[in-house]
Amino acid sequence: MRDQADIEQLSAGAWTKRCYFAGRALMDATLRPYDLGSTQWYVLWHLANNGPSVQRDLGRALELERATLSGIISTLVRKDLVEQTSSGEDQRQRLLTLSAAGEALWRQLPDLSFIHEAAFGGIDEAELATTIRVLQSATERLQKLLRKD
Amino acid sequence: MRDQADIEQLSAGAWTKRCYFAGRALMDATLRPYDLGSTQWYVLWHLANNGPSVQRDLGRALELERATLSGIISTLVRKDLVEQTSSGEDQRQRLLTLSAAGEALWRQLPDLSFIHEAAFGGIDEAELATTIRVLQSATERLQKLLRKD
DNA sequence: TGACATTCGTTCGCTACCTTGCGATTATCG
DNA sequence: CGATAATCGCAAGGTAGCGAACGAATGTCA
Repeated sequence: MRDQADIEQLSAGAWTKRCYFAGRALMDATLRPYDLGSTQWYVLWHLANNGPSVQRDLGRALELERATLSGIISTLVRKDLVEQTSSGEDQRQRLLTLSAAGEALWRQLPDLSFIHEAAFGGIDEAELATTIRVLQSATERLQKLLRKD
Repeated sequence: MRDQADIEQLSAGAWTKRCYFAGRALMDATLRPYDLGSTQWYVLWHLANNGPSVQRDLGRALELERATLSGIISTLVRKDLVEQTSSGEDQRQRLLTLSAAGEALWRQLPDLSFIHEAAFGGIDEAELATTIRVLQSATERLQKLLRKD
């Protein structure tokens, strides 16, 4: 969030933001032909790899608020990619399952790991480890401040 | 985007996302009492520090699409914080200026630099520099891929 | 058991990001 | 000069995030 002149002097926070958006944009662009958003992809990914899941657990795994996930799920249900049934035991919970169409779509989706490879492939292991450590520490410190309020 | 069990093994990309959202959440929480969103704050910040600006230039400085900025500005105009006039010269352009109310609000807003300080303060200079370099490189590589399409 | 608290999913209203497509204006070049 | 191209802002429609408030279901405890 600076003028382009001093692009070299951006802060760590600014680069974090730019990097996140660049990755997100590439993911969105890759998924657009399949009419899928990035978070919709994460839901399919989780269901495809972990099997049926209760909505609450999925929300925790993907770190999404209930309200956010509720909208995503209803979109996926409308597209017939996911089935949402009430899960016997606890009548408040909803069980999510990939539909046949959802499984079929999942099989034809491209592998997105090229994005992470493009971003961080070939970077020195130690530098990558440092980056992860710094970002993890920053995240934890910010979350601690958030909880204080 | 993993289960909580293996939170320690998140990738660099995942930590970038988490860190960005944590900072954004803290910013939003701090600005909420003033009924300002984070991007609205960036607009006020730019106008307060760089003086009146043409909408096109502001969009480039903040890296926002024209359509996105258009909505933000109309919100700020509705709140009487920003004035949008047609800038004599080029009749397509709009000149943005902080209103009196906007300047008054800006003066009473808290300093947000504590967020960056909380996240990255006290971290070893060399490690911070490495982090910035890795994120910058990843961003540029992703953007190059994006332009290819 | 019955009152109260908690959890789960939804809806509503908001911010903020995108693409597409439009009209108006301005720049360019044959 | 005039046709064409480029630029600027806006509107519409979609995705994705949030908080607040609500009903239904479930837990808890006096």
